Amino acid sequence: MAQSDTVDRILDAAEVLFAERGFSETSLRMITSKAGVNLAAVNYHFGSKNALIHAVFARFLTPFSDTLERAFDDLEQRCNGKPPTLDQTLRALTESAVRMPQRNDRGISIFMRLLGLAYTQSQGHLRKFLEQEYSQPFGRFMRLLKEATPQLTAVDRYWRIQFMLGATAFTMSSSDALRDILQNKLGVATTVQEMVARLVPFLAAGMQATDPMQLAVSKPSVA
Amino acid sequence: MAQSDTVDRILDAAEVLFAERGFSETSLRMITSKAGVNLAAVNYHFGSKNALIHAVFARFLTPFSDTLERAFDDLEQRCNGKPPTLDQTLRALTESAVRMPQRNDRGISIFMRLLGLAYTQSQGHLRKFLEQEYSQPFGRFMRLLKEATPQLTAVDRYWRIQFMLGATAFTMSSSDALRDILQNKLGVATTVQEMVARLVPFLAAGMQATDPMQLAVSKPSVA
DNA sequence: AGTTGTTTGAAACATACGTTTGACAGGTAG
DNA sequence: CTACCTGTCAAACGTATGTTTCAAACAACT
Repeated sequence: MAQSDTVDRILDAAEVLFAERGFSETSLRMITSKAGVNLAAVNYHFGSKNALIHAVFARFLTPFSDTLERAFDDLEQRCNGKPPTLDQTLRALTESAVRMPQRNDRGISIFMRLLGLAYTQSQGHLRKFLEQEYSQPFGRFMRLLKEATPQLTAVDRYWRIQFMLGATAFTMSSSDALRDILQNKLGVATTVQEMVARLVPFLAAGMQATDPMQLAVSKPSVA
Repeated sequence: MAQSDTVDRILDAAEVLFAERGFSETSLRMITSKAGVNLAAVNYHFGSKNALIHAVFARFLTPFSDTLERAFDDLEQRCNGKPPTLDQTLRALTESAVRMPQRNDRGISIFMRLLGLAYTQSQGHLRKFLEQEYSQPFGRFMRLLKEATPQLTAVDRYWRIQFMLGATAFTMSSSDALRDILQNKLGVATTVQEMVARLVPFLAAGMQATDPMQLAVSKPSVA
């Protein structure tokens, strides 16, 4: 075969190492030696380390983006006319993520962790790449959120969406470690699906909390 | 003065650059040139780059830790006997953070961003340092959380605390960027204090959401 | 002043990084 | 067979990093 599996070996190794150690802390030499390929292969097949990072994200984000669009289509059709509820919208998102075809058990964890890193590590090129590549499903999700929370002001909604993103990205990005700790501390084994099932009500409740400024204004710091 | 201000110049520069770019992405040469000191000064005064990172955290985390302990003391005394509520506990934390003596306007932002990075960037040495240095106030906070949410199972509480940490750390770690976006998009200027005031009700509501494992269709209620 | 211990300074060190090079193998087509 | 494209390989390149060195400057004290 002309296109050997070198490209996939590199992507597999890179995705695991990036998830474990972050982008700057993972060298091309680590990746290529884990993949069992020559160092020059990365620059030959991808052009640069940044392009490899983009390729790692594109490989799982593009199918996920398609799955998500279809989930939103289904959801809006089921609601015919009426805007979907917040809970429905969140579930469409999380179930799309959890149901993505996984290469193995750790697939979903790596997926999550990478998403967390993408938001967290201030890699300018990555953010730019993701924004202009996946702006459509992201924008659609935002629109659904807006329609599901008409009671919120734009500013309130903005901040609460950030809080949601944070809780999600952070939990995802350390989901493995958190599950391990839980196993050791309380002797409870947890699946990623259960974790997500716990996350959604938390987010929905936070998103729909009573007016935050009411509390803040009525109690202006007792300095 | 024997001990010149070299140490403080380095800490000032390092704290700003770390907050802006992360740890790995900030070189000692950037720090020393911003501080206007010789490159060797870092290794002379601190020993290593990692030790400098620890010193940056210790400089604001130690006073914060003390302030927090006193805030908890006050709180428990005011409640004499009864365990403080979740809202009271969270406010004791956030108000201690916001009221820390700041060197300048950006002080609180940098403080927040660094805390976010500490959780986010998987620097093993940093996590170890923070754990063994500030385990006491952290443990006390966890104990207060437990007493404030007796209705939760240990597992539920564990996950929800992670969600809270995530929303907080993430928002903190990009608080500057998020405030800028809000300014540009909606023309609204926000202080860090307002941001925190919005965060607390979100966290409290999520923390007290109805049982996550039962299927909620819509309508999550808040306490 | 002279001595001692501390702090700075310019330069070098060893190492690791991303990237490039050029030689070489394998298959395909003319 | 020759010519050619594609992919692999070992080696090197240039640069940036954290750290070390050692002499000079400084401060404090007798």
